[in-house]
Amino acid sequence: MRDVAALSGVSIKTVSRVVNLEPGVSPDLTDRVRRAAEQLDYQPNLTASSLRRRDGKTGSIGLLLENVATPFSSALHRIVEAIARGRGVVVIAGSVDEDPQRERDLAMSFFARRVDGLIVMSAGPDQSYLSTERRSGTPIVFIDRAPTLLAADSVLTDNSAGARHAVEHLVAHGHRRVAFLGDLATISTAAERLHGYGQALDEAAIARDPGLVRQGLRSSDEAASAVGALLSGAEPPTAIFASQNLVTIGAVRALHRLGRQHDVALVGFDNLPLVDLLDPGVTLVLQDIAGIGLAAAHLLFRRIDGDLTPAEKVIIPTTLVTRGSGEIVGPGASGVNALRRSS
Amino acid sequence: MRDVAALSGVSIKTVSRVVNLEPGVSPDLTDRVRRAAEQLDYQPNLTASSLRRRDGKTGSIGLLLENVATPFSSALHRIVEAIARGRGVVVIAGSVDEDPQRERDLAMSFFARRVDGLIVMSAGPDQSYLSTERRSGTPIVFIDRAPTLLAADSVLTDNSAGARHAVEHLVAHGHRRVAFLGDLATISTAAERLHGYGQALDEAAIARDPGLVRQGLRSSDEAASAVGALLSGAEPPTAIFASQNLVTIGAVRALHRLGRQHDVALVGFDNLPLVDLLDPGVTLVLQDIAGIGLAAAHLLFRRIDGDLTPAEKVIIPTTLVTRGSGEIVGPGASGVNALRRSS
DNA sequence: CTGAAAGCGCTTACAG
DNA sequence: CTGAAAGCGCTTACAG
Repeated sequence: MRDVAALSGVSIKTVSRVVNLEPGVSPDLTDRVRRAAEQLDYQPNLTASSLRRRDGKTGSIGLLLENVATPFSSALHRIVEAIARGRGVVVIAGSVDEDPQRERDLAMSFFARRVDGLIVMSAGPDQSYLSTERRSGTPIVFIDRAPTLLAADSVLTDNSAGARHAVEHLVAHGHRRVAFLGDLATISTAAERLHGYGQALDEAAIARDPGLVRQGLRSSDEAASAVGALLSGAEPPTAIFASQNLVTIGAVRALHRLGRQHDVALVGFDNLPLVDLLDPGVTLVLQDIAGIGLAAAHLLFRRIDGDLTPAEKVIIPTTLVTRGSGEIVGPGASGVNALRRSS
Repeated sequence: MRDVAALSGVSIKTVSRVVNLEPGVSPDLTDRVRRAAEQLDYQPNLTASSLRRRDGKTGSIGLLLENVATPFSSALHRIVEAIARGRGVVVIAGSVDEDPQRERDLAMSFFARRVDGLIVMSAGPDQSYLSTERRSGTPIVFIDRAPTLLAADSVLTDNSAGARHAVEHLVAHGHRRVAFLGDLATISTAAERLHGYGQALDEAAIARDPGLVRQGLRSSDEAASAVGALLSGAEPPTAIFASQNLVTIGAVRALHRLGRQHDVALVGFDNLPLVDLLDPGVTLVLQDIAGIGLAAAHLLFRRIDGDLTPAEKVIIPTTLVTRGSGEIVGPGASGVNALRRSS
């Protein structure tokens, strides 16, 4: 900028005016500055400008995801990016990998770069490490997982209702022995889904059987093993609720491998490509990823724009998509369900 | 930092020394500064530090992807992030969406934030807009798609060899009418795959039939329609090479819908989850995404560290994974292949 | 309409 | 071992 000012024979302030399209510069000078800038390949430096500017905005936001490469995280990333781009804001994303330390390190690294706001899919049981930054004015929106300590904005899927509907669906098809497959019990969404599973059993007056609940499944292979163990047990389930993406993949794979896919009912959670082509198609509880991402991004930018109203908690509903695997009838089927069985 | 200096009764420079772990500060002062920093919730400002620092590094790199939400792009993102994290560097990613203007805008937006380097999966036919920035010293590595004008570092899949192997595989199974389904002809990878397809036909002395080539397919639905049209034509193909991810999904879906999945051979490109459970499993050409990402990230950081050796071009091979759909034999099968047919 | 001075939060290049 | 001065590239808050 100094060089441009020198070459065009004006002050640095006038160059700043031209670059920032501020009004009130004579056409003559504007032109001279423009030409000098082009000749010198002048590139504005946003980090310097944000350092001095009154609002201190860097035009960047942070996005902490479970893992940028998973379908759920990357779809959220896409939505947030689209909203941010509309405002000329750039997204710095990071993978937390269910590691609270990494979450903290990434957040600090983003704050050191002065992001204007942060969207967090938290791994940790405790988000209090964010409170200092929040107090100093950086807006933070929690996504997918509720913060345990901080009273803050959050956008969450209605996990317990989604899980409850899935299990109600299985019960309505005559199942009384429904297994639950879940991710780490420490992840709030996993806990909520287990809660919904329990609610559905209670409603149907089905006694809970701890032997049918498998948690802590961290990969599709672990989920597949769990299915194998459950089905070869003394009192096997007749239906399975796989409460997460990778877990569903493992369950599908195990059922196919054992040749039980037409025999054991299955409802999964989260979308999977191509499952409509499997035999049977896989019935899934779908999250509204676009809805979550849009709500979170809009909320964050409202806060960045200065909205100081009390923290909001947005709950996004799920949808059950029936494709066959969840409609396999169980031993308790009767009435309408028995009819379906013969169709 | 000024406040910390005031509170601890030392100069700003001494605070800087403590914060940056520079040696040569007395334990007494170190301690006083530490306590003052904690009391004031001091957060270092990396953007200010990089503005003044001699090397000017911001500890951030840019990553231009086709679309952060696609499996290919997001897997690359993950690898690049992992390498960057090891150096305390943050990744700013953006989706180009096959739009050259958007690519340019994103790149400029990253440069304005003074990224230390850039990895680009380019959409445009012309990357000359990057030459100014390159000349001014910002390392740029092209990934997945070769730059047309700029002589620069690049890490690419061996697309034509991958496609050639796929088609050779189909020809070896007795097919002489092999259809090619491809993305936009303007995308270099799509063009290279078409080239490999042509090479394989030439090798086998099979005349090319333009009626078997469908390009510009931008979605799985478009690919599915193309398959429908091809199969209902006068001289339908007996095998299909689907040269891209979404295109493969569309082809699989169309074959299943038409009940032709056991009849028409198919080899796809790029990985798809769960395809091993389909009947038949889908034979795929796999790219080594981790290999591409690692090579690109390492190359970029070498350049950032000052390596000025001539530009490198890294070619990463593909792997053909046979799962059934590509081994359906065609009318020209004989010998070993005929045996396979009856097995 | 234009510009000189001060300063954002930090590091450099010194001097002591 | 410690600090005062200058300056990174820019914007603010003025004065003319």
